This record gives sequence, C-alpha cells and structure tokens, in this order.
Amino acid sequence: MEIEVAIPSPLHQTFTYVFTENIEAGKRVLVPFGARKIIGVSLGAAKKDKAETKSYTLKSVASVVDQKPVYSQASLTLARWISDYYMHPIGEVLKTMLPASTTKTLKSVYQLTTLGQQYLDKFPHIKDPSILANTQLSDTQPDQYMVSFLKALFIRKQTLSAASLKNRFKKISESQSISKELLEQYLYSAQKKKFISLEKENELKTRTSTDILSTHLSKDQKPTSIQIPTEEQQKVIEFFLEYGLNTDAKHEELYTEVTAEQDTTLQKPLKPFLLHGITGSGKTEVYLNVIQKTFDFYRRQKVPTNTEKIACTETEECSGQVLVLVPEISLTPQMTHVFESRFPGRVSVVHSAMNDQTRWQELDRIRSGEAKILIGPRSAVFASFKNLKLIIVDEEHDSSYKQTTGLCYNGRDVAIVRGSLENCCVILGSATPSLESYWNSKIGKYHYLQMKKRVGNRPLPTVETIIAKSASTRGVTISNTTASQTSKIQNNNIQNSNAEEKSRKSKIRTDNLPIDASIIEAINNNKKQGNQAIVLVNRRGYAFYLFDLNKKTPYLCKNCSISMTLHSKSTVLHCHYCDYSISLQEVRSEFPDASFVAVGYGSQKAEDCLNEVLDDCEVLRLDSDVIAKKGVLANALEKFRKHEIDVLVGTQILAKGHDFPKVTLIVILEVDQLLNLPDFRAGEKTFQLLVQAAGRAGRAELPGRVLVQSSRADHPIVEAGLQQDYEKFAENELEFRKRHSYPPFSRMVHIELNSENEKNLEEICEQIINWLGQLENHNNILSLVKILGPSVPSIEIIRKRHRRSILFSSANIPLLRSVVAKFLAKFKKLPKSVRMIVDFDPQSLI
DNA sequence: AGCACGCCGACT
DNA sequence: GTCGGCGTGCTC
Repeated sequence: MEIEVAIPSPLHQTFTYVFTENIEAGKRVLVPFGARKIIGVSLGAAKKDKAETKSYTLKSVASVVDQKPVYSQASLTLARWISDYYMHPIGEVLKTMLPASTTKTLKSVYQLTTLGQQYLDKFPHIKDPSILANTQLSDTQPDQYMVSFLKALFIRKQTLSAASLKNRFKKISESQSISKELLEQYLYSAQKKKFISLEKENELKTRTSTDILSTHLSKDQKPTSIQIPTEEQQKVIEFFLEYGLNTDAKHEELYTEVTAEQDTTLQKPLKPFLLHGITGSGKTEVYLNVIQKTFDFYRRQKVPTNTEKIACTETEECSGQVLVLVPEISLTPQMTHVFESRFPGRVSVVHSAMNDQTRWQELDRIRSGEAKILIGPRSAVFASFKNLKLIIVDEEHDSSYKQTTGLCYNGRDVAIVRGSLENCCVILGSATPSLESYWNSKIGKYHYLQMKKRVGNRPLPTVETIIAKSASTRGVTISNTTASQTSKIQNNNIQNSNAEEKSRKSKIRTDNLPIDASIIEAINNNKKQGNQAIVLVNRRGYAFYLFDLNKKTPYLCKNCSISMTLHSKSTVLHCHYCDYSISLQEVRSEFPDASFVAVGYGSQKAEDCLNEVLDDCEVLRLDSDVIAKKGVLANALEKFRKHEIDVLVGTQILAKGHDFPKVTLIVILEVDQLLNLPDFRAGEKTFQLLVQAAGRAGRAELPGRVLVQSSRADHPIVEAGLQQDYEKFAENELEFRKRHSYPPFSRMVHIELNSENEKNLEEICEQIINWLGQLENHNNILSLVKILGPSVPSIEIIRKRHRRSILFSSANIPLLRSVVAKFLAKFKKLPKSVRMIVDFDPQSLI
C-alpha cells in the first residue's frame, strides 16, 4: 500500500511511503526521512500515477503514531487550502495546526548495540570505571578504557535516555573526577565504533478520556439568567435564524477533498455575517443567543452523522458545535466566564499561557464532541471539530489574528475559508470593522448587520481633544527630530545625564509635564466623584531615548538600529526589539564627548508623573513589560475592578474589550505618534484606538468622558474618532485607499530578506533587481503588479540581522500570485545566511 | 530544516 | 597524519 505523507520540512512536496495496510488520512506516522526518523502526517493512499515510473525505491512507514486521526478530514482540506494560499509547505502548515509538542515528541535514546555487547563479552573481567581517570583518549588506547566506559554507562540497562545519560556522566565525573569533555569524547568514539547507537524514540502517550481533569463548571450548574435581547439584538438574531443556519444538511459531500483551485466551484450557501455593533451594544449577548439557537436548530434537525469516524460518546446527540475566536484570550477572562456560566460544562478554552498537555485536553474535548463551544485565539481556528456549525470571530479587526512569524496566516481569513469549506456560518463581530470586512459587506460578499444603540440606551461618552503646546515635539520620532524641535525638547524635557538622578528626585512642576494640566485636573475631579480613569500611552517603558545634542543623533541599539529606551528608573537602556540592554554609565564612558539629553516619555513616565501630580490617587501601570509576568495582568485587572486602584496607566491592551463599570474617564496621550506611523493602516489603527478606548468609558449607569491629547484635532481621522462616526471614517479612508490602490482595493504580499551578513543580502538583492528587470522586459506584468524594492526598511537591523523588504501589490489577484510564485521559485535557494519571510496580506509594513 | 558528505587549515 | 570548519546537496 502506498501512503502519501506530509513532512514538516520547508519542501513544497509530499512523500510516498509503503505500508502493509492503508493509513487513514490525518494520522501521524513515524517515517525514515534521509538520515533521520521524523513524524509526518498521513494524507491517505497515494494517488496512482500510472505513467510515472519511480527512479527511487520507496521506504516504508516505521510506525503509525495515532490510533485515531488527529486531523479531521475537514482540517486536512483546510490545511491544503492554507498551504496553497500562503504558498507554505503542507507539512509545516500541518505542524502549525497542532500544539507545538506534536513533532518534538521524539526522544534521544542511546542504545548498546549488539556489536557493543559482543565487545563487552570479550572482556568480562574489566569493571572499574576509575581506570578512565585522567586518561587522554586516543585510538591506540587499550580496550579496557572503552570497556569500562561502556560498562559504567550500561551497567543495568541496554538503553539510556539523553537525560539519564547526562545524569550518568555527572555521577561518573564526580565520583571518579573525570572531565565531562573526556566522557563526551568516549561517547563519540563509541558511536563511531558502532558500540552505541543513537535512536530517536517515539514517546507519545495516547491519552485516555479518564485523564481529563475537569477545570470546567459542571454541567449541572444552573445557567446564569438569560437577558431579554433588545429590539435591535432581536432583529440580528432573527436575521441569523433566517440566513445563518444550514437548512439542507447535505454537508457531508463537502468533506470530500477540495483543493484551493477547486474552491471557487464549491457552493457557498452560507454567506458570512459582519456584525457591526457599536461598543456597548451587546454583541456578546447576540453571540450567546445565536449559539443557543444553533444548538436548538441542529438538535431538532437530527444531524446526520458526518464522515468523522470518531464515535460520539455522549448520550445526548451531537447537536452542533461552535468556534469562538477572540483576540489574546488571556486579556479578556470575562468573555470566557460569560460563556461558561451560560453554557456550563460545554465550553472548552485554549489560550497562549496554557501548556501543551492542557491544550491537548481541551482540544480533545472538542474533537470528541464532549464540549460544544471552543473559545480560543487565532490558532483555535485549526481545531478539529466533530460537528462544527458556527464560527464567531469577535473583534475581527484585531491585528492579533495575524500571525507574524512562520506561517503568516490570518485567523479571521482562515475562519472565513473554513466556514465555506465546511459549510458552516461565520459571524465577524466588531465595533470598528476592518475596512476589508466592511468593504466585503458593501459589495455583498457578507451580510451586513448593524447595532447602533447601546444597551439600556446609555449615551456614548463625549470625546474631547486637548491640544497641548508641546505635543508636536513629543509626537516626533527621534530620527526625524530637527534642530528646532530639539530645542523645544530641551526646554520641555531636558535631563542632563549627570543631573538625571537629581532632577527625578526633585518635584516635577506641572508646567513641565508631558501631560496637559487640564487632563490632570479632569482625573482629579473624576476621582473626587468616586470614579476610575484609564490613561492610554503609545510607547511603553520609561521611554526616554538618549539624544546626543552634538551629533544630533539618538543613541541606537547596536543590533537593531532603533533608539534604545531608558528603563528601570533611568539607569539601564533597553532595546524592545532584541532585549539588548546597557547601563547609562557604559554609554557615557563609551561616548565621553557626547552631550546626551533624554527625550520622550511612555507609560512608566506617565505613571510617575501622575503619581507626583494627582491628589491622593492610587495609580497602577499596566503594559507589556509588566504583563510579561504571568498572572500580573489578571491580578491588576481584578484590583482595578474592585476599585482598589483609581487610575490605570498603560498601552493599547487596555483599550481592548474590558468592561469596567466605574470607569468614566479615558485619557489618550500621544495620538499623533500613532497617526504618523509610516503605514497605510495608521489611520485605521488610530480610529480603532479612539473608538475602542471610548467604548471602555461609561459602560454602566455612569456617563463617560474621553480626553485625547493631540495637536491635530482637525485631522479627519481624529475628527471621525471624536465623533465616533464609523461611516464617516470608512468613507474617507476607503476613498484614500482607493486613490492609492491599497487594500481592500488590492492585495499585498510582503517579503522580507534578512541576514547577519549584509554583503550576502546585497548580492541577493542585486539578483532580485536583475530578475525584476527581466520581468519588465518580457511583458507588461509590471503595469498590473506594483513591486516596491528591495528597499531598506525603517528599522534596518533587528537582532543583528540586516533587513531588506519587497512589496508586491496588485488588484489582479491571480496575476499577483503568479508573480510571487515565480519569485519564490526563482529565489528558493538563498545564500545560507539569508532568511526569507513571506507575508501574504500583511497587517503591518514596518 | 536537518543531516551527511566532502574538501581545506591548526593541532596531537 | 586527524579534527573540524561550513559549502553543497538531498530527503519518498
């Protein structure tokens, strides 16, 4: 039997193996591959190409890892689509789709070979390992050294794991005072002489269902009270009932193999929904209702068993399952609480902080049909379901749906495709839909549903701009800072390097603050009324950069060519891109002639300022620096919820999805910085921040207020943000996108090449330029596909690697894809130091 | 990506 | 004379 196997390697092909019987597609297999044994995935019986005569002999599958497929038929189909769309090797795609441990389950095992055993048998009298002491290893050495070495290792067992080998080495080296290096040499020599073999052993444990530790609410628990939907919500729910349920349940046919080329021929009876509901309009309530309706509907329908072989262990029939994608789940624990209390015992949750075992357990509950709802971040879109009927993508505009390393997929887009492949309904929800989704609804690809009213008719918070005199100087990134601006910075923020300690201790005067006095006043007043406030800052850390007034340059990270930020009370400089840090003292001794000033501020500075200036307010800072520590975030949010803290200072994460009833004031600093980022989505990002942040204010009975510190209140984006006017923003922005032919009016593919060796990079770029020239000569492709670069990105070096970027964009998607495919085929082989990152539909171009 | 094979410099 | 550097090439 010939089996097609996907191998986790950068090769864009599958491999054929033989086995005594067929291996069901989706099961993992252990196969010899070159000189090693690795885990691949069976794609079922290989297609018989009659014409093809193989120039090589097929190897056979060593063993089958899984008793039941870990990839459902639908997952495999999805994998094929992803592989094709993102031009990524199928084996790597499949690897990405499961928790990380699935391919590194091989354990190194050292084994005494029969040759080694025979060798030992020749010298039964030699035992004492102490003979090894202080002896240099050489080939001419008498046998007893090797024999005592082998005996010392394999004293009891024939095999040793890598860990126990290390342990053995430690013991021997301690008791006999033999250096570990020498033992390593013996090991190497023994392997060479084939006395010891190194095998990769498969140590996968197949979990039984009794292993499940239920961390979930029991099924018997009473669901929390169900709210009566508002009129607006009711309309959405009814619309869903009309168009979102699959009435002809002939869906099994869709599980037949579908490749991306055929995908257009696939019927798509269930159009995705875009649910555009303003903040506070109760989207979650709609989700809960729609999920309940889905369960009810498919229970009545008596869904035919689909092609999955896994038996439903439940007594209750499998009445459909739901996938809920959320951005960065660990940040929004309320979301899971709401779901778990409404559907007790039926919710499975995965998130990034989870270890692989727990993750497996949660996914298994979905695979088996035991759990009905899976809540998770982007990777959850790959989960194998028994009977998936509905996908909800909450906050669909969120950039965390986009993976930025390895396989650069977008969880939202994959969700849409998965919905169409499995013929289940997809709901995208957001208060600030991405322009891509909004456009799709405009041209009729998606149903468009709107909720314009807040629950309980609470008013939207008022949004005001504060124009601070000095705002413009702080909004400027350091590399663009001109001389005139520098002088302003001096007046505003100057901190002479040796006067630094002093100035911090001295009381900061209000007129010298990076935060406008009226904002301070507002926070104080807010506190006096017994309410809470959130302050949003763009930069994180104690974000001064060092600026040399003589050379007019900032102090840059040695590895990343971006300005380093001052950290931990201004004694250590830190790079956020590579984690390199250096003390102020070192910098000073490195450049004794330089005259440094510290410029700019971030969340920590803001926290310190607020602590100094506010009357009797409990201030807490929360940004990715702090959150890196596990549990800190949840703890802080809990404290804030309990009102042990009055003011929360932090980066954008605070703007996402939280629901604090007593927050009535939101302050957004440094809006200009965001708006001026060199990225075509900067406007969209800014608008989203303004609206989402405003949404955090006044969620309960109390009215909300938002203060925005910006120098550009007249900017159309800021204006639309202030008025919370999505249509106005979208109209403007779509016009701008159309004019410049940016997405959604085109597609983009971004390719980054990076290398520690700039010369290699330059050479390959030279070749690329030549190739592009030829492309132009051969036909008029370049009139339809725009190609930018190779160019030097604004952050030229990251982690010591020089970077170059190439951007392909076109409204003609097939042509764009064919050009990129040609490019990838041409530059498949790169100089060894050069790495390539291919990003389809990039989220950020910086 | 790994891993082996293979051909040139510094060391017993 | 060998160890070991990383260039090149292959993996059913």
